[in-house]
Amino acid sequence: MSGNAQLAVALHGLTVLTYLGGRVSSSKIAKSINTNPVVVRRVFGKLAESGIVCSSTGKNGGFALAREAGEIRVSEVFKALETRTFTVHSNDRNQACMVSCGIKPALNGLFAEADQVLFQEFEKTSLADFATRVSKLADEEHRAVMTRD
Amino acid sequence: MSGNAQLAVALHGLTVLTYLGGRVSSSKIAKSINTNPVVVRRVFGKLAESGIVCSSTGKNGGFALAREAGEIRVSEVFKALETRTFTVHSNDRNQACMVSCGIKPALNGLFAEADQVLFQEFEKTSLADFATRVSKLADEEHRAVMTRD
DNA sequence: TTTTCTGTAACCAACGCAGTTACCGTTTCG
DNA sequence: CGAAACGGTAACTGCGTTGGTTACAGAAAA
Repeated sequence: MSGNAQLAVALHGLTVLTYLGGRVSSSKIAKSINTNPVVVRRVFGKLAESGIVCSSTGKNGGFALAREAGEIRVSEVFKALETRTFTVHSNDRNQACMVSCGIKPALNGLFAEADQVLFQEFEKTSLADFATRVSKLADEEHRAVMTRD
Repeated sequence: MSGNAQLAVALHGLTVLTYLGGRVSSSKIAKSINTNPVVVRRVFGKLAESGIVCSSTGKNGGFALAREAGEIRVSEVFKALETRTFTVHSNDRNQACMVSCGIKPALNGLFAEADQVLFQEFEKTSLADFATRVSKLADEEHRAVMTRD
């Protein structure tokens, strides 16, 4: 449990939605991830705010993809979670030092570009693409288990 | 103070080294960052292991760039710190669920590609480039302070 | 009206990280 | 030689983030 696993949880849950189709309850999603339903609801709450999924309360409620899986990009999910990838140290600046005065805007610029590049990378992959990869790798995983002595 | 600020601390300290030249003590670097010398030594210890800086103990000791600032890339610094950008959730898999079985290798692949892209982005900038940016931004910062009413 | 959902608050435990103190070994310099 | 000035490291603290959990209110379907 180091770092932020919310993107992993989100993609896991969304892949479940992609495969099952229609409404799926947080409890069902949680069983696949092996976690608590509230954890799923926390993450999927953000996804709902960003229009990636729809939620409905009440009996037979749950979450559903707001669009087709081919129309949802990993970059959207990434952005929805507002994962902080880099952090600028929050120490006060030493006014006697030139470096100390210019470092923060410089770091902010560098990190902003890096975030932009990450976003572009994630833009390449749709949820449908990712789900396909998951199933292929699940097959390989399964075969590996079968042939193990 | 959320996330990992070690990359920020490293780049800050390295920029100080670039400007001052020669050996600089952890105590002096720490004053620019406004932090404790041990924090600097922890980060610079990793940089020394990766051959980015040299350290020498004893009187008049300290840290110095191992190469010219133009020959050191931010990507090297990034790699030296082994900052974990993304995390795969560590929950056990639900063997009854196909998604649960294939998700981890799929996420590992996705995140590895993302890390690769980040590395390539950081490869574009040398320490000398970065230091130049810092000084320009320090000037602007200074001017902003001067004209403030 | 009962059941089954989400939404949310509240709390706990685990973890990572910055900060700090302290001490050892090493190197320079008087 | 001995004092002074370094880095390396261990140990401890405090704080913030996060995941897990329980509990409960409100909503919707049966």
